[in-house]
Amino acid sequence: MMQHTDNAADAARRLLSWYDRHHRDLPWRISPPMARDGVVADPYHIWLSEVMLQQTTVQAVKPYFHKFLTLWPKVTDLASADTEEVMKAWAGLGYYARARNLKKCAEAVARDHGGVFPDTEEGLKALPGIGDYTAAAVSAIAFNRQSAVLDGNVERVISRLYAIETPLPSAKPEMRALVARMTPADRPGDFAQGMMDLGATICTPKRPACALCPLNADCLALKMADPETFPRKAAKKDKPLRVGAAFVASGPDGAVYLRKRAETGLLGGMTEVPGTAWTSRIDGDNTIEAQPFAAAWEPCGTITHVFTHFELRLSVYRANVAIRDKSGNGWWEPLASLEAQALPTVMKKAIAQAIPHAFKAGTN
DNA sequence: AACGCGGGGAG
DNA sequence: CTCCCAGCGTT
Repeated sequence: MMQHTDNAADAARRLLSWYDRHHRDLPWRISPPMARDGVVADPYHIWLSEVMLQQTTVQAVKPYFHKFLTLWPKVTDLASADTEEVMKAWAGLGYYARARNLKKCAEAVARDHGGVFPDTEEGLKALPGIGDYTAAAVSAIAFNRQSAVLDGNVERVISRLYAIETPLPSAKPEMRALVARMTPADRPGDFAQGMMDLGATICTPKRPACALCPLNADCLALKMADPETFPRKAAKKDKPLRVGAAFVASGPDGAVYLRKRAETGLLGGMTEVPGTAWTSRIDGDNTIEAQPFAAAWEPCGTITHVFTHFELRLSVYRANVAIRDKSGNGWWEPLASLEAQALPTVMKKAIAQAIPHAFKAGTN
């Protein structure tokens, strides 16, 4: 008589075997041979990488990961760092609330946990910036706990493996349960990383390489339909256009007038050049009012930038002033140190439009 | 449950 | 162009 085999457990074994042979080599990762010898990654490294990787590609994260570890080798170093320095180091990576929460989380770990990360999902999830995914990922990867890790990659793999018709995000609880059933007690961290590597390299959004997939024998989407049509997703809304004006002032020595944005909301806590509010239509009065001080402002073209939920078109104005105005809340930043400021990409674009030589190519 | 929140690479 | 990326916090 045929021995009954658990499909999920068998699939997990094949996934781990594939991971042993085809895993990616990443800066924060312990290689499978070492992991099997019981070597575990530094929770600080795993946490830092996971926060940076939220909605962000591996390639974009790598240089920032190295920069942060150089500046702040231990979580206690990050906890005692100046928040403004953290924002400067994060500039360009996006989703800046992550940087604010990163700092708060480091402070909480240092203050409330003696500088040691909690080793359970519940303990981790109580910290700022750590949600379902990151808590499970750190728990599994850094503490070898049997946590169900569900990110965008795993959602795609699971949705195809089980041909889940429920659209995202409604399908997440169902998917999480299936991942939990599949996650092995042995090497749960490598299993989680293997599922994510599979989603990133084989079970891709477009043209998945099903012939190379270790799970192709189990995949219902491959068997019944077109894997590429999974996961099902709710229709997304279109992006409105917003417009505004930005003012780039150069002092007699080339210094640029900057100011700080509000702590919360869009680009919260980051640095900017003065400008109008960003609205659905141009308001001439606003364009006058938003000037930080009286000067011979001259138009120098427009720049476009796409945010998550709207597209922005900024009219850029520049002025060369003989005397530094000191009446406002801003400051005059020397051209040489402009690159090191907490300037989001849209602001760098605006400054570069007014002062083409402001940023050297290849830096940062 | 829906929305706000960056930036960049792949196809 | 469109899609989507090791999602989280707020409402």
